[in-house]
Amino acid sequence: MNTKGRIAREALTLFSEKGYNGTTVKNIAEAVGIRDSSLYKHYKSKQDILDSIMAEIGKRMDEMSADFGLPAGDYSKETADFYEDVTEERLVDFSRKIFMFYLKDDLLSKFWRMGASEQFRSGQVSFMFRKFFYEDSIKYQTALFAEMVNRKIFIEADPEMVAVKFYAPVFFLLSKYSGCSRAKEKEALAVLEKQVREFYRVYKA
Amino acid sequence: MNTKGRIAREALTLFSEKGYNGTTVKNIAEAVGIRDSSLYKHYKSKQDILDSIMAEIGKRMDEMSADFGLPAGDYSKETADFYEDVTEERLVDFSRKIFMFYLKDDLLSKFWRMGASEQFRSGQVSFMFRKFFYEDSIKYQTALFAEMVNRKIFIEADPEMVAVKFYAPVFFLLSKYSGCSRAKEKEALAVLEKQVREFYRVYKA
DNA sequence: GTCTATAGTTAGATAGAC
DNA sequence: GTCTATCTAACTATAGAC
Repeated sequence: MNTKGRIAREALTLFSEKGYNGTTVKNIAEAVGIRDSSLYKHYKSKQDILDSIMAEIGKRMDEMSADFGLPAGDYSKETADFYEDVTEERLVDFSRKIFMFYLKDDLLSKFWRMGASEQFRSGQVSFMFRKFFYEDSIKYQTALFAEMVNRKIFIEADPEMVAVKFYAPVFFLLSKYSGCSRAKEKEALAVLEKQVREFYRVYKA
Repeated sequence: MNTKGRIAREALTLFSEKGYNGTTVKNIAEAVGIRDSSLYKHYKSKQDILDSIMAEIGKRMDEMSADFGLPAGDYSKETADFYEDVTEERLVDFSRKIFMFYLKDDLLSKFWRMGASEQFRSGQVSFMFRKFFYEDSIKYQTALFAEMVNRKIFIEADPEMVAVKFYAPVFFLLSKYSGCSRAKEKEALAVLEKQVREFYRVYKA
């Protein structure tokens, strides 16, 4: 990987661990293995590094929409078709896949931790974190569950209420276990599975 | 209020808005209306201010345990007795009260935002945030629901699973709406009420 | 207990040699 | 594109007058 990319990579790692304010350009340069002054040949400021990272996070989120049809992506009939013959095992599998992606994807898991740290300030990090992990996620799943109620796959229920019921435990577990060890990760997956199985039991038609 | 108390108060406000690292002793002194050097007559360092705040947060949490029998407090039979003749309206009312307390209590709501910002670093803030809002909350409610299943108030179910089902939406809404405007607050309460009513519908005996 | 003054350090950023 | 050297500003903290 080229130096510019390595700077962004190390910077995001440090931002996710110590926050933007808690990280110095010297910290970043040290992690990369160069002097802090050299860093300014690649980026014009510390803020410029963050902006560059955020642009890439935005791209990765669009990719996610394409791969999973999830969240941020416009809700499409295609996605609901995927759920057409949903079984308990399929739902558990799919939930685990999404959960582990958020938890382990190098870019998104670090964005989660940086975003959680910045969510109550202003700026692009806070804006994107809130949009993606609060609003879009609920909006997307509300549309999805509405469709599944329509198709009689799920019982009659307020779709937004159901979306919160499904998503809130995922959000809670991501908050609690983001950046955790491998051992704790198994614990998280066990809790997640119970949640999803119970969800399916309650809302399947 | 005396100057020492006012320093702690303004410091917590700033820490909750800009984080510990993002706040300078000058910021704090300015908010209080004194020079930064004067601040050192009351506290020996910036860290000392934070330590003092955390001691108070600890005290407030113990008070909470006494007032609500909630979380951190040792689970007692008394608390379950409170739930003995639980109705849907009572549960909604009690949930709203707790939720609004976390959301509006000057000390705890600011601790939430500061803690959320610090949760992925080491130190006392992170330790207390994680202990209180992840572990203790779930532990307490697990014991509570176990007791309620025992007493046949709730249907047979894994108490920890039920605890996560109940608490995760509260946690999600607190994360999303902490520090929000009055108008948004009403939105949060409406969502919370739906969640609690549905919870009661699903798990009442 | 507040002030002015200042020490000592570190932050982000630039200049210019190689 | 990396380095050394340096600038300016900001930060935490202390000394000492009032």
